[in-house]
Amino acid sequence: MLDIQFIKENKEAVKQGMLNKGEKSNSLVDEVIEKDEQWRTLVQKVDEIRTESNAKAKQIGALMGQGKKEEAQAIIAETSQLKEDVKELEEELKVLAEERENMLLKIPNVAHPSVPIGSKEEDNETFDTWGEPNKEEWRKPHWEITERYGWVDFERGVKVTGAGFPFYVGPVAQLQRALINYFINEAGNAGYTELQAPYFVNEDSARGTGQIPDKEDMMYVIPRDEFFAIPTAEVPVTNFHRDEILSESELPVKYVCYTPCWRREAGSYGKDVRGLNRLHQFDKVELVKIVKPETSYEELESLREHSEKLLQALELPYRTLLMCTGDMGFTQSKKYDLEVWSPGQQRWLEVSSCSNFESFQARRMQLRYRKGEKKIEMTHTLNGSALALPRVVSAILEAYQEENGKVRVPEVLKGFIGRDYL
RNA sequence: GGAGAGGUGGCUGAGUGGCUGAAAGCGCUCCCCUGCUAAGGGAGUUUAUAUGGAAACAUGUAACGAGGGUUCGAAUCCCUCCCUCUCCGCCA
Repeated sequence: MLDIQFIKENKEAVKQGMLNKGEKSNSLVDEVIEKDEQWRTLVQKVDEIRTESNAKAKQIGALMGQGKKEEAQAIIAETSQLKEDVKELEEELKVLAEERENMLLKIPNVAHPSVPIGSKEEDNETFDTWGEPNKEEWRKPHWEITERYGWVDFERGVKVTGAGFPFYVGPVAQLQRALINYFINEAGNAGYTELQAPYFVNEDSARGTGQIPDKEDMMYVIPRDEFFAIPTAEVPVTNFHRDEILSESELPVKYVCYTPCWRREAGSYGKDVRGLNRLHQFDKVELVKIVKPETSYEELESLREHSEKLLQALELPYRTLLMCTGDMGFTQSKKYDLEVWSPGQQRWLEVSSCSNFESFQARRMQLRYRKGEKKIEMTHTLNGSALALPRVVSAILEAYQEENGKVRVPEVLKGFIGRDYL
């Protein structure tokens, strides 16, 4: 969430920012400012009454100590009205504070000035392209390849769990594991600390990274134990330091974490969900950074470059999009998407999303650092996929297939797989 | 899952109704002393929030696992929940 102070000082920018992000109305900005004023007024009032009743309580204590019971009784009588007032006002205050908080949670992050303003996919800017998209017509989509060899078992996945929960069999399982290892190793070489995280999180964590209240329908819920299945490692890893004050010297904090990810993807259908394109469970290696505010945009660039280098090493053509305001989501201030070329489908597939959240997540989760001796400041948080597995697998299967049907192993993975063909 | 014990500041650990936002020790920071990598002395050392202030800071309020209750007044009493530890059971 945004800082109320920031909202007040940049009212028009925040309002415009909401419209840019595709919100239908921005009246919330005025409403929250008004609510905040009401809240402040009431805080003062309540504090005054509390001050008074604290003073009386102290007097009573003193008198009791001296054995002056009657005088004490007199003051106790005076406090009954105060007591009622406090109770009533505290109730009001609680409601106001909650309303104010809920409003704040519903105001999206404001995009960075470098972000193109727009509402549709077409408004995204192509930031960079690498490699030549292969247009050879004989290339088959990955689902034909995997079906021919029985490398991905969708049917049994349906039997065992449901649509979108496939089994990976033999060589593709092996390929996926190799990629995970490769990605983690590369991140390790780049100074990221490896983390293994819980796959379920509680409500506070989901709120911390912004899945709640904006996107709760994307997550699977385990109601009996009040857990959410993580939609990305971003959630547990960023929350790792929730409610902490880090020291300036430990920043930037950089983590790499491999996890499965679960997404309900309600309402998705059609060609998008064919094969491995869109699943309810998929694997991903995620990078998370916690940094000082003044460095967060440099850190975003290095994050993006790291992910791009992985695709380059795999020799997979890709393009990098700078997402427009309307296509980037509620919590981000700037986001790049990496899309790999899928030669069997003749289309781009998103395999990474690198975002800077500035202090938006940090404020929600009270993730701060001590600047210098005394000052406490919100950190900035970032994350990026490096990379999402199934679509990389698709791209590899399609790009490395030969006309005879065999699939080569990418050079950088040979050490993990131990042979030249899958 | 059963039985019991417990959750206090960066750590250890006092504190069973008012003088405790919290003793003491350790750690840490700054200063002083000391001619040497020892020792000693002094000061400081939770956070959130409101108000005032350019700021340093000052004042108020809140917080001793979380939430509720009793009371003029709660870290201290009561209730619910969460978590940790010990023993038993179960188990990869």
